[in-house]
Amino acid sequence: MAQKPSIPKGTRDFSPIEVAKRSYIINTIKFQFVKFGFQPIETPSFENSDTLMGKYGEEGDRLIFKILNSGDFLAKADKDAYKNEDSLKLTSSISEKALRYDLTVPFARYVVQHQNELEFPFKRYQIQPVWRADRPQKGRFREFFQCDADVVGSDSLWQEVEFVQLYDTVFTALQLEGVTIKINNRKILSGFAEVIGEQDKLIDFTVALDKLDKIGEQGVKDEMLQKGISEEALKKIQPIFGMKGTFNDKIAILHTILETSEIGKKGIEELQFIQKAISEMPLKTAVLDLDVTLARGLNYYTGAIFEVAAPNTVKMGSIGGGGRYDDLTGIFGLKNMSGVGISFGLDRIYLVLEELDLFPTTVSAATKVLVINFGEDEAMYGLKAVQKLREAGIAAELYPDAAKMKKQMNHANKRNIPFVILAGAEEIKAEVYGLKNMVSGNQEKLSLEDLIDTLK
RNA sequence: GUGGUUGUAGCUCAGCUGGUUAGAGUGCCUGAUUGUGGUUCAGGAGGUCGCCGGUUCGAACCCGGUCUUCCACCCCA
Repeated sequence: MAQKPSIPKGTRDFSPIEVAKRSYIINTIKFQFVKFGFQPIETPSFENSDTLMGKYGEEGDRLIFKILNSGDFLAKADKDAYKNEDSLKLTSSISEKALRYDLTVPFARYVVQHQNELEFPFKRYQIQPVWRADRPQKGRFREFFQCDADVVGSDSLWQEVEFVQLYDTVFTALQLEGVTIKINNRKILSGFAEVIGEQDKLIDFTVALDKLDKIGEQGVKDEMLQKGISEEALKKIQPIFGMKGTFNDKIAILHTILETSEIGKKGIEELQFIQKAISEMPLKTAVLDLDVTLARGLNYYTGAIFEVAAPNTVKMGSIGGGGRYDDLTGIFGLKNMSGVGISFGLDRIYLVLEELDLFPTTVSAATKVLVINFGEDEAMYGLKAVQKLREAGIAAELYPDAAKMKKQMNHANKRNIPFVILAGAEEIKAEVYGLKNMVSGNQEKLSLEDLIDTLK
């Protein structure tokens, strides 16, 4: 081989142990999704470009992987666009399909397409890979898994309450303690824009505000001024920058800022509803925190906005996010269908669990017992035991070659197989099996029945 | 998409201001030990120095391009 083969930037291979650990996370999440009443669906890895394009903002469009048309795609290409070096226009003429960018938009498409078959409110979960043509960084890949749970067809704030509980339940089950579930509400942000009279600059305003913990108060103000927001406006919302204390303390501050804004007051009400419910049913390990600077997914969120931060001992971007979108299916022609959902970032949760050493040791164990191969007769005798063990639900295997004992024992060690069976002429004659515990080194001779009982 | 950074044995990394045959640890193979592994000891295999080109008498080292890694921005799980 002249050149070592490789995989594309931002993608990864997964070894057996990595797959085992990922499965552990997925199974934990899936188990809780089911307990909360969500049903699984799957959608294609690629969609028609029209379904995805324009749904994630300009930045999002850039990050969508486009699939080149098959066949003689140049024949149908937009010649003018090519001549004018108009990449955007050319792309739409040579690419009709694109890889899934998230699970929410395909879900909206699914709901609209299957609306007559669905029973509402419809609660679905979906665990599948998504692709983004982003530049990779730590915890940021071009192919990664999202684990989404969404409800459509209900305006009820009890859904938001349940999603907070779902986050708490999953991270508790993963033994990842101390995550912060940050919550905000789009109506609060709209209220801010309203009281300063800059409704049309809502996006610029919130994008700048979102950077508070990163660039600081002055940095945020500089960026707002640069976007054309007045000094006077900044004075009105000054209390935002000093927001500290408990959830209720922050609510009190919001009341003073937003007293003239109807939509802002509606946002406060919604936050209080969720807070009250959670205070009556306390979370197990997570903390619910009001963060008015949180401004994600503004292209479609209309109510609650969620983001989950890993324990602050770990340097990692958000490990989950979500929110309420009153009209997501509207873009596909189905009006008045409110949805709310959350997402778990599998790949980032993996990195966090790895860093905090939180994977259970049982995750790595696969085969429980290896039969040492001493030759043809012994292998036959051993394989008979293997068959019985497997019937009893115990993962067992026979070393295929009559290799040196040292090599076979080493093989068991390297694969973390906790037991080996040693059965030679002597054991065959006595109709027993020598079972050796590879950790303690203890060894005993057992009948087939006792062997199965011991390994069960 | 913008700016920076990284790449040497399977893995983790040394390698002087460019100088002859590129090293260590670990892992791997063999033996001490032909039915008892993890320890120890001895021996051995393994590298077009990411790739392509340039400068030079001479390049792992300097220059350009490209791929990759990680980081900051943008954005985001």
